[in-house]
Amino acid sequence: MNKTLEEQRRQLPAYAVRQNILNCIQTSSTLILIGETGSGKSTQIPQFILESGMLNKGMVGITQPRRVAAITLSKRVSQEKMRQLGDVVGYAVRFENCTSENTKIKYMTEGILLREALNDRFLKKYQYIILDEAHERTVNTDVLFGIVKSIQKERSMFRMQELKIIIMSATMDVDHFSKYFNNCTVLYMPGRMHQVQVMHSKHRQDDYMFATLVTLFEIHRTAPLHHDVLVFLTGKDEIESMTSQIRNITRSHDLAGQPPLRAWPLHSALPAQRQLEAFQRSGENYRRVVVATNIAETSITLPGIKYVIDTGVVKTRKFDPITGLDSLKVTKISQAQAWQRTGRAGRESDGICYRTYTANEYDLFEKMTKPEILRCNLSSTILQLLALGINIETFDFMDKPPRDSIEVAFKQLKQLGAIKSVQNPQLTETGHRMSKFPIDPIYSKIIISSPKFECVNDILDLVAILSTENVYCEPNQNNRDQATAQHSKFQTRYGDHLTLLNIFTEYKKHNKSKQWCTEHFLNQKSLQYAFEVRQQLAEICDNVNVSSQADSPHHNVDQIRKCLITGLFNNVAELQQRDNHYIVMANRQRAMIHPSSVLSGYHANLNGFSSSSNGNGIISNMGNKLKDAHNQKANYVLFSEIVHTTQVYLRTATRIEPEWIQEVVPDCGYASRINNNQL
DNA sequence: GAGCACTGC
Repeated sequence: MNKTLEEQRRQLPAYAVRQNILNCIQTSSTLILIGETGSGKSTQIPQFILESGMLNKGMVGITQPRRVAAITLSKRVSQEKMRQLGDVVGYAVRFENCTSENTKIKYMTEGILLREALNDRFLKKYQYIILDEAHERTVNTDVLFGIVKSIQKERSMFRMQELKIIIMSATMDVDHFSKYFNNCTVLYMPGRMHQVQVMHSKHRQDDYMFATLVTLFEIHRTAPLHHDVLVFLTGKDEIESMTSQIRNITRSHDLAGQPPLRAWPLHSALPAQRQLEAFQRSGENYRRVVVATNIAETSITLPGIKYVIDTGVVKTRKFDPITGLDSLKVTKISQAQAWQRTGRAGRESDGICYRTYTANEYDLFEKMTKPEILRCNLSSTILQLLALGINIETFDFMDKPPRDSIEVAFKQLKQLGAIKSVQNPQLTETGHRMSKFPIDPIYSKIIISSPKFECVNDILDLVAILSTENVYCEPNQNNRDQATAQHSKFQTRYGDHLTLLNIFTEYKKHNKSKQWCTEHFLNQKSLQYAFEVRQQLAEICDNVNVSSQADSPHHNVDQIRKCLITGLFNNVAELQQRDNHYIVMANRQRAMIHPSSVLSGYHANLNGFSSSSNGNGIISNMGNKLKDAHNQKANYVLFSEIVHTTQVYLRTATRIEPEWIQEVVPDCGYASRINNNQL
């Protein structure tokens, strides 16, 4: 058993260049290592360092963009070393630290290393830091680039132990990377394990859904039984439409002599159980086709895939600093992404990738995916950098974010009271406390304000549940009404925030029961995650003196909503009676309330519980006296998110009273405008 | 009438 593990190790491409790699690591302080999936770089390089005796003090730290990867890699490597997980080889991710004094190789998420840097300015624990999957260019990867580079320099300046940096990546813009790391050595490792043949469409396709269907049934007609197919589409709607079309075609056409074709959807909104169904083959005599979003590009690896159909599109989120608007739009993938998708056909054996776009179109794709740091809201990242004592103006970004993004982030941090001024972005006392929370500054501000509103516990519940997505379970077609009925039990006319708070409160009251979740069509995994976030936030509260001692013994819905305004004051919108649209007060942006919101008007059937706010129980609808007034659309709402999809939508919205703005944030810039318009 | 994917000692 162990012998085979060792044999497997020796067969990896990384093993063949072992000595070469070690020589390079020894002679250079920074090394870029390029190797494709299957080369064994993530599991082998840390072991090579350990076995070579080059590790004399400290650890090898190796970062991953995703939790699951950090955990599975450390499991694999501890097996290969024949040691218990958490001994010589361990991992650390949010909520879980599986390391010990003996740990020499530590796998972790990028976020963990960033948080560690906050408490250990020079990351003294580490002699080697390996940043893996660097080509993905997540915000955290980019921030870590700058941080480890500067720590390396400082450690050498102060004559501390040298920090060795290894950047590992699949394909990437080598020149750009090497230049940034002072023209360091670049080492290429032998290619992937299996061949994938790429077939481009001969002609331009107007309808990639149709092209996908044609390609799929051609594969189905000709390929051997167990050759499964993976299709990349952009979102839930497309995936549902595709799987139902596949079912209809297989049902209505005579596919005599062919094995059945079964389609499985795969996207993040599905509960864990249904994601597993797509992963596992449940029988022998059919062909499986998995229709997925880009979740199957990196996060989930499906076994048995021989064919990939790549539509060349993806849904991406982009932040516009001028309008403050997030947009979620279908865009063309990059060439690097196309190859990532192609590789999914060659995980276990040779495969084929069909691209429903022409070779010409491919040539016009961007070479690399734009780094996330260039297209996201930076307030959280900048608060963290400031807490590290970093000057943003001089920070050595590999790709510097746009001026507007940085300015908008400073402005927001100033408004939240986290920095002294935009010109002098020094952290205030509040800013220091805010930076301790691993959440968006808007919400850390709300938590810090909560003792004043005597609702610390409710706010912690609320922030915890807001940090998870997909609280509601996707019902099937046949139990949609049932799910709606169950969900409506939690709804209140106050809006979505207090509805979510109800769900979380009830979840805890029912001892986090799995069965209770199933009965109420709620996602147990998400609620459990929220529970753990809640615990973590409460611990941090203790450390930064946010005390719940003064908390009101009952839910005080007005105080909770006022407290939310202390962070979300820029997210307040006013109803335009004229056309039933909302206008965001801070920037005059026109928007609609998202149809999924309790306040959208599509949820007329708000049952609630019978009495009004009853002790620590569920927050129900308002008393009958007020009820009629509140059946109308809310005149003022506060929202968590504004996203441009098919329209500009406010998501997760709560009804507020206009006079609260003057009371809570008199300096917000639009308070007077509200008062003048009132009554 | 409708949400890509990640992450945080």
